[in-house]
Amino acid sequence: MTEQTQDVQQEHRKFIEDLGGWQRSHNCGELTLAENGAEVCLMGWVQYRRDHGGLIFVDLRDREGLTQVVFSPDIAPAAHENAHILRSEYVLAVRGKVRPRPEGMVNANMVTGAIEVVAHEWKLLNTSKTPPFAIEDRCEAGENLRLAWRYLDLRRPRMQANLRLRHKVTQSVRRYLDEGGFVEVETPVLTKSTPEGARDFLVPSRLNPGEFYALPQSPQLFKQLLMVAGLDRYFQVVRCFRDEDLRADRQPEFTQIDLEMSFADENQVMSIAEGLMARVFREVMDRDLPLPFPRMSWDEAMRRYGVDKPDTRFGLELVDITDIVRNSGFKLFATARLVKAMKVPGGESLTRKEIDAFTEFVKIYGAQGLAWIKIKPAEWQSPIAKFLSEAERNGIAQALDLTAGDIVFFQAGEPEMVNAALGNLRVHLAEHLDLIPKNSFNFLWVTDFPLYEYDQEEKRYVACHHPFTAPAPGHLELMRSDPSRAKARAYDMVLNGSEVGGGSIRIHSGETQRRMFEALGFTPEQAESQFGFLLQALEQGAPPHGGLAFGLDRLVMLLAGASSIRDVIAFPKTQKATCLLTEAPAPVAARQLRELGLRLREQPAREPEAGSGAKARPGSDPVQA
RNA sequence: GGAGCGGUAGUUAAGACGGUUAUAACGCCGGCCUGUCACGCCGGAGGCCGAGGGUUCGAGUCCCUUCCGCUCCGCCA
Repeated sequence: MTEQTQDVQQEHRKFIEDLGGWQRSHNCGELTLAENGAEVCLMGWVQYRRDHGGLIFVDLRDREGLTQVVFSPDIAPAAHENAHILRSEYVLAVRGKVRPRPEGMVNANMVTGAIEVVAHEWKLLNTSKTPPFAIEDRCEAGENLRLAWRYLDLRRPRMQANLRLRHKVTQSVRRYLDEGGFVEVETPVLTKSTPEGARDFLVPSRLNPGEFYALPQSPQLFKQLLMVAGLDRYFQVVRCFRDEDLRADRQPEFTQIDLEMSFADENQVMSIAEGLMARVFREVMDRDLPLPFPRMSWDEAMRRYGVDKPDTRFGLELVDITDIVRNSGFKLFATARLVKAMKVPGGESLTRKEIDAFTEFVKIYGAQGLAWIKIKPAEWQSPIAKFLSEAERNGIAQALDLTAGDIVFFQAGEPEMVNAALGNLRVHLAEHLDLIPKNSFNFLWVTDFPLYEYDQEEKRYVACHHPFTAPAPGHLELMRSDPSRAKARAYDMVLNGSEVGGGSIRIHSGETQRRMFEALGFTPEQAESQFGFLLQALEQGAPPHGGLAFGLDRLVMLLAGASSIRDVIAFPKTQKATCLLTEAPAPVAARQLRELGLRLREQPAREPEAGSGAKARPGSDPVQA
């Protein structure tokens, strides 16, 4: 802040008082004409100050809303005189009387707009430095500033609404699962690192030098052990950790609604999960969800949408035309393992510039280019139409039900690339053309996932879901003979094109679990050393069981209409997994490392700072001179 | 590991072809104002143009390096 600002605020601090027994009578969002004439006491922050010299208006804010407080020299001269010092975000307590606003002065945009509180006396509970950004929803401060001053960011009504929405969701979840006989059990945060899956966060052990705990990627094995223990139905709202790169919908620590049930098949698990969503939507969103949710096999999802989490709020489905162009003179099509087309009705009006942008878009997914055909009344306008025979053109027209005004996009090549490119282009186009209905929540189950996918880097099969997922009935032999064809008893819940939950029926036979590890390339000894406790447990009367986990952050993000899960997490991390508020991670003292039996191979980039002094945050003083 | 966008006053942005004193709005400080509500009017302060190096008579602008934020690919059983 400027010298002047600092002096002013410093001067004002002399007027700070204690609560002195004052108690709030109401919050700042509830007073209406019903309280007309009442003596009230409000406490909160100064949102806006409108000082007319004669009259002073202050909008007082707490988490419930805004109330206009009037300081008038005619009614309380002392209170009015002192109120000139008020500034943004000063904290006050106000005692006064509720009165209707004068004729024509009602503010219809405010819940409390019919009344105002005339201050009789007030206390300054605290001053505030000028905030680095305005505490209001329309404020568009950069994300780095918002994260560095997160507690101020969280003062904004929208962020408070997000956190309270999240609270309502978890409360609703707890009620529903409790009523369903699910027992909330806490599982360890310091646990064992396991191969497979994401990179672990590791925690060194002081008592066992050279050894490490891992933070759980999920409580998967513990919840299975709870089933073996006979808990029957378990749930947990639980923090999980994965040391992978971040995205708008991925944080290194995130929260799952984790549940598991014994003596249940996939239909029962899915039914419980649907009921849970219906309950949340009823209680939190005031909406009724039609049950059951539609189901779609993984094969069908990939075929029609190119992705395993299709957004079915709009059309633009993909059509496989590989067979139609198998013998085409157009070598790109004829030699490709997969050729798919996507029709955009009315897309003929897309400009060359737009198509070029889409071409750049699909290159992200490894596409070389993007073939297209505009269907004109008399002809096909396209760089590739001349390569297609009459029969091929007829075949394509029929397969896609083409009419004049359409545009068709093509992708040919390896199936993974073709599906990824067109599947993602499909969503991109829908956003570009505004085809996605607003305020619609489209749930869908994707089922019958492959049990394995081939990992090119490791040259082996890895579990598509996780290594504890049961194979589909009759697919036990395929685990050895042809892993690529084995299907899993796994299911994902998809909401508006986002995976919000996923689960499976688990392997509850030690023998099958051993066979799974074998298929993943583990020697029996490796399986024993890594997962011996699980194998043992499965041989001690493990009941059939299965479950599922919801990504709470992602779910709340969708309910809140937020574009990043950071907006529904109180203290999120940046894309580099740092916390701009606390400046974690940070170097530690040499002594701490010694105690843990650790030595750094390289000098730390920065030394640990002594004490807990001021942070070197950009603009430690909000209004820096 | 890779691709793209961004970093200029407290904030959000303009300035980009290299050329006077780097703009604007909001915010901040001071003054005036008794019905405002994102109050209004008048005046003022506020900048190492993310950092470092280079080219040049001259760099916010061109080149190189680097740091930070965001989006995405890979990765995320």
